[in-house]
Amino acid sequence: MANKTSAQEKGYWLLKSEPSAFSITDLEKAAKKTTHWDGVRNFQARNFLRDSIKKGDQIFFYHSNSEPSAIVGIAQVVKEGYPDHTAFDPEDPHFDPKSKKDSPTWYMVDVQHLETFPKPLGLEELRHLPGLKNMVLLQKGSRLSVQPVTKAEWEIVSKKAHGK
DNA sequence: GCCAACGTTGGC
DNA sequence: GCCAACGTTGGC
Repeated sequence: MANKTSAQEKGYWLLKSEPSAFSITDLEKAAKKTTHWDGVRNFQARNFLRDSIKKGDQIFFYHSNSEPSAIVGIAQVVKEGYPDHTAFDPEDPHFDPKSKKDSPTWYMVDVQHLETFPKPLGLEELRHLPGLKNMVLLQKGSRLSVQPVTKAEWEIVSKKAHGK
């Protein structure tokens, strides 16, 4: 996807995780505050991970199935798309026998924690912010776990997170 | 290639 | 825990 026209132009994304599986606190406590974002098993999300997400891009960390479900902080991409090895491991819950090492189906990126918001921005609050009507996260039935965020959306959300 | 059945996601 | 929305699978 050509949403970037130059190497300088930073991309913005939103990644979902259930905090009971992996929370932003887990990311903060991880070695180098970094993790590989494994387990994505959806083709549209895979395409973003493999083709579009670049080193230095910024990430909203979103807690789904949470109380409340909310954007809880910011991370950055430190390694671009590479094969998700958990798909090769029969012991792994995300094992996929159709993904081969010489032509992997599934990809992941590495992300590093930058900031946890003092106060999470819940879904309800986001819905009431002007300018976010078209945000992928807020569309009805939207389940995509890796989503593009526009620069305008990024700025509205991060300003709100910092009390502006 | 259609579409019913099934499995998953995720808000509520 | 419920269930609507969505994605995938497989019979035909």
